[in-house]
Amino acid sequence: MSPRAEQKQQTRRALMDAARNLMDSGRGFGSLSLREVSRTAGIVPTGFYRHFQDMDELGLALVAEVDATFRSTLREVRRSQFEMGSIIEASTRIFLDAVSDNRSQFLFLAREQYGGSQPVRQAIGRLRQQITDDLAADLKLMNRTPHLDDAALDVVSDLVVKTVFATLPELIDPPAEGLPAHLTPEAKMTQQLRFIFIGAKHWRGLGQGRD
Amino acid sequence: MSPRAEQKQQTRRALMDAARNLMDSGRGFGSLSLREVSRTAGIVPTGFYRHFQDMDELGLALVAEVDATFRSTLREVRRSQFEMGSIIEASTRIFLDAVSDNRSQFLFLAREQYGGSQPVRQAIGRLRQQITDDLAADLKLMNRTPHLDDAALDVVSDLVVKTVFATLPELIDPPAEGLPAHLTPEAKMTQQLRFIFIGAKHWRGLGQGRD
DNA sequence: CACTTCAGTCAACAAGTGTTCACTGATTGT
DNA sequence: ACAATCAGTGAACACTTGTTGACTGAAGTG
Repeated sequence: MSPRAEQKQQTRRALMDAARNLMDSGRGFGSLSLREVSRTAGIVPTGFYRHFQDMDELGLALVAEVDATFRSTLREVRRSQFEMGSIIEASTRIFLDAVSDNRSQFLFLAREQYGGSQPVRQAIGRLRQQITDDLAADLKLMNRTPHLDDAALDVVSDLVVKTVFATLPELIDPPAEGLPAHLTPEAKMTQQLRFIFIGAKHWRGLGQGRD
Repeated sequence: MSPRAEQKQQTRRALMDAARNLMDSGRGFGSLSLREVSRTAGIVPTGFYRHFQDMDELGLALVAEVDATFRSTLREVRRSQFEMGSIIEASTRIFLDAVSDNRSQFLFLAREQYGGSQPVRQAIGRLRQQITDDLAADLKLMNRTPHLDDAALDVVSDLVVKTVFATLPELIDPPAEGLPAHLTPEAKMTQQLRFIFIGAKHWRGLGQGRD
């Protein structure tokens, strides 16, 4: 790439970093101003417009960014399925590593999944739906729960993705140190996913007794 | 109560309503300004200070408000447990009714659970933790899953509450009309909770085979 | 080499922000 | 009846905001 365009993308990244970093102190993306993001990125407010038309467009770029890292992580998870041992545990570990390696990206995802402006929230909704669909397709392919029809698999996938997305804030907020072993994020999330999959395995239709 | 204090609480409620209603269009609480909340409530900006020291204090009042309705709903749910039929289904229906009866309160809860300012988020965290603890105590008392130790019950409760909180946005965003029967919010949430409890019932410790 | 492109700058604007202070006037307690 | 209280007003402040238009000067192109 030409040095010119390279410098431009560097500034663009500076803007995205600035926005993500400004959210570290608990702010929502919607409460960030164009000026303070530009200031933090080290450029003058008007320079912002060379990269994004408005803050919403920056938000969509941030969604696209975390989308890419998320999908790359899921590819790695999928690759690990053919190895030995507990699939859930291995997948969880890979995922948690990805989260801590890209903390601010997942912080943005966690914070804005239900709090952001309409276009941002819709984009995150699509991202999440695609992940859910991919998971459902995978589960169908693995055929570990043949007694579940496609509709049930959709519901299970939705629950799994919901659990992962809803766990994100715990994984990010504190570095988490010195708490009981069964409450370490990895252990807790692993066990919760296990509950879900055990439930799926033993599901026998609607008439299987009192709940 | 004296007419004076009554009028004051009416204005206070107007401020809280204004804040909640302003969030209807997708805004986060953190992006609301003191002036526009006051304006919407029909008072002058300086009048705001007669009720709250700043926007954060308003936010905490909104948390307390939804806390009260949430707990009252859970009391009703607990009462219904002694009747016949599926506990999960009955509980879900009661909860969903409460959500649609107090839409804007739960909208605030859903939006700000991970997006709000630090004091608001912490208050919501405490609210959620108390609900989780109550549920764990209930499950222990019901003794339907005697093979689960206290730690496991904590993890199950956390998962259930996590699921309910993470489902809130779907329950609020659209009125939801004319979609497949197995995807109606009530049906989906019921089945997902069922998966979890079936998983808890069939949990046999860590060595129960591949996942 | 001239000449175009364009990332980032600078100055200026109308508008909105949080907070202050002194005020008004109906509701209070005495 | 009188004085005190206090919910809500109004004007003013110093500041930040988004967006405009004309600019500079280094990198790209012929």
